[in-house]
Amino acid sequence: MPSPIVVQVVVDKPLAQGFDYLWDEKDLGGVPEVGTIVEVPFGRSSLVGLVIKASAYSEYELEKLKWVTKVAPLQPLDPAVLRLMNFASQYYIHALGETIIPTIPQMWKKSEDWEKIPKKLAVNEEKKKKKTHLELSEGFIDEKFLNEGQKLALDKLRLCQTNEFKAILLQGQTGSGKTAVFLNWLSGILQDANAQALLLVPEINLTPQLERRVRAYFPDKKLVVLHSGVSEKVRGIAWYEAMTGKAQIILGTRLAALTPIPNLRAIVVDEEHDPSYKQQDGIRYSARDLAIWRAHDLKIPILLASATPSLETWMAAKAGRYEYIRLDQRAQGASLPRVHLINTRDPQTQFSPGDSEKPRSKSLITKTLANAVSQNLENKRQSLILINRRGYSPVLSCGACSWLSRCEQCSSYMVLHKAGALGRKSVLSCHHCGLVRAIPSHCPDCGNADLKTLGQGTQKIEDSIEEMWPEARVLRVDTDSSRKSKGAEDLFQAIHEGNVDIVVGTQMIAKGHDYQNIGLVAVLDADSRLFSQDFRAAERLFAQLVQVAGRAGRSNKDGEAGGAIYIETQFPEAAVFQFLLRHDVDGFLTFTANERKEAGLPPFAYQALIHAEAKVLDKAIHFLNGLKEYLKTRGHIANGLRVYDPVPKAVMRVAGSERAQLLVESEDRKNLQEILEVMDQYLREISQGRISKEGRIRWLIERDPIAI
DNA sequence: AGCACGCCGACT
DNA sequence: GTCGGCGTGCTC
Repeated sequence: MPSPIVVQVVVDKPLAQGFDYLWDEKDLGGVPEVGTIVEVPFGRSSLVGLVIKASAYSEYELEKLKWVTKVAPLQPLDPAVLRLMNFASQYYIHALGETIIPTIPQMWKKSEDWEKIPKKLAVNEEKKKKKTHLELSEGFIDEKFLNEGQKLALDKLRLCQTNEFKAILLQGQTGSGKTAVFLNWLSGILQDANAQALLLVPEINLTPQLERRVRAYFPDKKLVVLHSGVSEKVRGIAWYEAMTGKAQIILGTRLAALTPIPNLRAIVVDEEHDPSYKQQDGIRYSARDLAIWRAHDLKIPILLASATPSLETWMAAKAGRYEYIRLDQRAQGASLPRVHLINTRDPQTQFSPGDSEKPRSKSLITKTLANAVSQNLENKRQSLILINRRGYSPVLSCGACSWLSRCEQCSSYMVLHKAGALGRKSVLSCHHCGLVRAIPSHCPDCGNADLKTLGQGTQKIEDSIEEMWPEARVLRVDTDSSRKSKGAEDLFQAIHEGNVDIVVGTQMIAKGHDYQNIGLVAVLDADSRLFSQDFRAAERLFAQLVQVAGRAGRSNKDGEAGGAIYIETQFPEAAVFQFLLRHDVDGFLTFTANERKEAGLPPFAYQALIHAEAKVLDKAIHFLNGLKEYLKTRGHIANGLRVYDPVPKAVMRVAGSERAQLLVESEDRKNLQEILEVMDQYLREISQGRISKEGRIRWLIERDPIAI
């Protein structure tokens, strides 16, 4: 009897272990290889999994082993990406199968269709040949047309070795031409025909502009785009082309960070500070951090670009751990926008009862801002007005009693949406659970017919603007309006073509778009993001304000002065605003670093959150207290490790379940890793999957949370 | 996670 | 008498 071939397979289940199967060489056509996608019987069904080990032995009883039933028509995932997956699984305390399998596109997980794949790929090849190359060379800037600063930055970049790990921070103001610098850098690295490069961006679905621009730089390279907006079929092929080395440039959002790229030679993370690099469900990884690990593992350079670097990255650059390249000259010579802080507590900024332009209803738009917008209209330039609240009004209230439009399922309020946004009728909608309710005609508590709106969202501001500037062409851009008009692209197009005078919208309008004729940007609700329980609120607000400010006066055609940004606030003396006033990014980061150091917060400490979700809050808290107690009695709380008390989450109740969290903190990364492993092991013991046996608490460990 | 097995209450 | 509640255990 010859010795059997045994393979260990991981599947997409919250099970820490792998499962052993027998491998029939004749039936499956060859010997097994680590990284192969296979179909295996599992329980009474069958699953697609990944081979992580091949040997002649099994810890399990041999006679109980089942056979691998099918092999995907695909080469194995390369060892480097498996190392990355392994690291991610350990670091983020997530089962290996649950880490790997979700990164494989659906096309390769439908084992019943595996036979058809070779034909599909052939058809795709044919189609490509027929397609003629008619690509626009939009935004291409040849090296010789770079400005002095850009040339200098590029020279410095090229001094970096390409065969060893190097993290490089490229810090430069919006409009300083960072993109042109790193694309020229990449084109050098990609001169090797086999080389592949990974370019990560925060939200590409909002920026097809960038895709066109990258294409323009690499007309004869194969580019694939990977993000959640790409259809399953296209994504399956793009992923295949990346993992087989056929594609040289992989452009994508955070999910692209986990794509197998066997000949990866360089990584760029654009807008490296952007919070959307952090995955917020399933395995809660940071694509930026994984990209850095990947570059380190592969001994290749990684470039992190931002106008407002994250504190982590900036400090690493300051300390010399990262190469630090600055780019402070605005590319087309456009000047920095003027920053105006409007103190809303100052009566002079407000409309007085006698003012003729005063809007009928109370509006967040102050007199000072209104005058600036009028002036900007006269100058025939566009205005962007930002308010980070969708809908008409964030809450409906009763004028006679204390009734408020609370959500039945969540501990939050239902937002009033006027007709047209979410449907043909006006409704109340919960932004946390999606519940939609008709607007009551009378107060449900006291029967009073006089229901009032409290606060203002994009819709209401849109109304005020239409009232205040009846001749102006007004456009609202938020997830509601872009859903209605099949994607935001049409809306952005309208802005680009100059068919709009005033744009009202959420943060969405500020992301990555190069508008040409914005003379004024206004931020109406800055304070709401200034005082948040989250210690990173100010850092995020600062980055957003710098970003939106960058939208103003990007180009200065006819030698016109750049634009202006107006921020309405009750606290103009706050540090965030003061540093913004002086365009002092480094000052702000220095200030923030000192604050964090004194408080012992990241990046001076490492954190993890244990989330718990139950029917009632008490159970979730009790569960977390139990966990803390376990750690204490086992003597695990030592060496500068801090385990806080469990607390209810900011939005405690969502869709009928109540949530709490436990914060764990340590100055030592290894220390934190150890305790998380202890916790994971303990929690697994008392749970089935991710739900505790006693009390049915759903739990999750999150490493490096970005919001507490 | 899913899913079957298994042991106790209100229904045709 | 049975349908079905969800507690418990298993998946190679």
